[in-house]
Amino acid sequence: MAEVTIQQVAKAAGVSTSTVSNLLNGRAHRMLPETRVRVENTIEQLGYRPNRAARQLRTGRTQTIGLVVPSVGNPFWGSFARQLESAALEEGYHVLLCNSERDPDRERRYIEELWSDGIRGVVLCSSLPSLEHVAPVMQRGLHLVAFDRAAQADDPEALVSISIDNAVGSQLATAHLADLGHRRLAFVSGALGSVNRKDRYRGFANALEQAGLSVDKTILWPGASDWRFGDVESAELGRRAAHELLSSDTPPTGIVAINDMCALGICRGVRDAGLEVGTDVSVVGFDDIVLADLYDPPLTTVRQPMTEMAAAAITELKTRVEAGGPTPGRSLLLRPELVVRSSTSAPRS
Amino acid sequence: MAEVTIQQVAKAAGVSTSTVSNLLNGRAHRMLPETRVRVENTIEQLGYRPNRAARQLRTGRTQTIGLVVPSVGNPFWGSFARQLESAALEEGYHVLLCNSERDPDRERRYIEELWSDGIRGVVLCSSLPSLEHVAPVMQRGLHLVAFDRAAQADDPEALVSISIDNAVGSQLATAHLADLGHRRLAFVSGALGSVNRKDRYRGFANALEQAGLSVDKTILWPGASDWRFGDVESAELGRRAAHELLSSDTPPTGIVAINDMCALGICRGVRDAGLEVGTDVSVVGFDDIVLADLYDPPLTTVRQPMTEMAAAAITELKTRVEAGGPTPGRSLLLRPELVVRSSTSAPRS
DNA sequence: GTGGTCTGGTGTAACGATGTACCGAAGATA
DNA sequence: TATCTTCGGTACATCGTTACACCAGACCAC
Repeated sequence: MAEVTIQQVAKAAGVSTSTVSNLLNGRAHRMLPETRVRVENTIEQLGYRPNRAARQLRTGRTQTIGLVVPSVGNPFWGSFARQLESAALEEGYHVLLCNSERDPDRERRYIEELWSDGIRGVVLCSSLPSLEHVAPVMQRGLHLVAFDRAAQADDPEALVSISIDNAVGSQLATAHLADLGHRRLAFVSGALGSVNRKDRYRGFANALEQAGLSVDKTILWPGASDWRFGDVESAELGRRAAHELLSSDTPPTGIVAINDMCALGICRGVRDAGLEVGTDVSVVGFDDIVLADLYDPPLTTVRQPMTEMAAAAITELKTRVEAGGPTPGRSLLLRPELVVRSSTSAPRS
Repeated sequence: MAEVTIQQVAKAAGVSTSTVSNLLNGRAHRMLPETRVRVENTIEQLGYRPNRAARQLRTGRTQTIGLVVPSVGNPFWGSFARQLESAALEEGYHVLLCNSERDPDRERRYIEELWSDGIRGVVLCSSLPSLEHVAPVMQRGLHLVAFDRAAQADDPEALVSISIDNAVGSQLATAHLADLGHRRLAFVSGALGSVNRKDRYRGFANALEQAGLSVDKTILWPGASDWRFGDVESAELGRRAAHELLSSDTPPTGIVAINDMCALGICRGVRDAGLEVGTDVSVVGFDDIVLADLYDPPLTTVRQPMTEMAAAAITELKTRVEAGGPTPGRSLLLRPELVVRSSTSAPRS
């Protein structure tokens, strides 16, 4: 039951704790090769593993980072969480999981709790437009990477943003529909609360303009203040939007969704209306979740380079946390990629 | 940058650290009400938060539990992770996330690492038939809850199992098809490596027997040794299985899938063959992931009472960890529920 | 022989919280 | 008056690790 301590190792190897500690902390050159081997063997034999709490107490450093997502139940975040944890493990870090449920207050409480747990690096996937609620903790020294949210002018200085260029993404999606010959396009989203959503809408509008089209068919869900975007709600929203759109006099032939879950809901709504996705109505999603390719028809969507982004998040966090002091923030804006599958095609003439 | 310590609080409040500690640890009755208020105010004003590492070092207890899942990228596990984290938070626990990627060795390494992190409670979602690889750590005092895997005779004594009755679940699914009039049924799975899968197959076979049918149409993927079950692979397997099944002389009219991802793949395969799901071929899944209801057609599937199971996992872990000593294991076998949607109907006559 | 540098170590004071053992004063008991 | 309790509170050793400060001996140069 009692764990092996560094003292026991030291005694068994006939050296001081300092020597064991030195070996453990990359100062092996300070001892004779034979001493080193002896200590290494002892560690192995006794099955010694350093106590993290003691180490953390002493050094003030943890090998744990925090991850705050709206909900890992959402396939997009689940997938990201997996990639991030993988990348973290490569660097010897563990990941503490927090689901904010899109509750700003809960988000803030999580961050503060993580801080008082001694965690100095957090990946925050916030849906809030402003990040000022975390500024105080950042000033105290918390290193924060905002994921899936482009940098904003009023962001805290030290903030690192990692995101795709959302405007470019939806511009790609929209242009794809326009190129196929669609002239009546709609954009389905909830309220444009997050930076992310605003950017995607902007891309949509830009593409329309470039194609010489008007924006009048845009559907933005009114977004009642008590409307919670859960995993399912987002799809339900898409479904309802589809119903509404398709019952108009001049229904759109192409629909750009704020994300894949929403797109899936739209597809369902299209079928409800007795129409076929990919032929009668083209739908394009965003995120390329696992199920986009699995769906029927396979969904045309905008892919985020997740693996790369997860790795970047860890790298940024690691270097900053290990440097210790305040480091100026910066932002990484990656290029999304349009994945054309079968949910889009030229409109019926 | 420097955090407020208990000493600073004590000094500012004009008491000893013991008094502050007493207040913090439920021994408030040992002081005058006015002292108590004074200390409470000081804590508030200084924004004091106890250092977890120090506390853990001293007491040997953590407020963190470990969660080991095959991959949170899989919607089923993502959803479970979310529920578990929620339940944990209610009880004041944090969750450390680990993706085993179905690698036994990785699974073992995670468990050991969690142990040496001072974590004494872990929820393990293992796909391995035997859990003997974790027995040594359990003997050292790790409390383990095995999720989604019924108890086995040779399990470590202290193990707690929380699972639905998988045999009953697939029996429900299979009987549903039989009741609808299907006579040629198939069961699609990868290799029956896990307890879980074996149980589900058993339920399928039982139901067939009860309905007076034979099992000859069972498809069990050969399961090459290097076949990795990832999030997507499982669907791909379903698709291939559907191709194979439907190209036979006497194709099945009803298919029971090992899980929803697999079922989705099967649906895709059915369509590849020019048939329609729900009319030509009935498909029933397992797990009721978010997308089952969203799919087209909405998938008939077997639901696991996740929220309840997550809460039970936390409760078990909490009581055991806080009791400290070894506690005899036990197992919880919940009843699954068949959710009938549109992917199943009577066979074409 | 004196001073300087290098090598291969060791001694020990922290890090911040906990909780047992103790303590003085006031009140109760006898 | 002497003894026992209770109350309100404090002193301090301890958890396991780290890393700064130090040290003895070998070697070298002048």
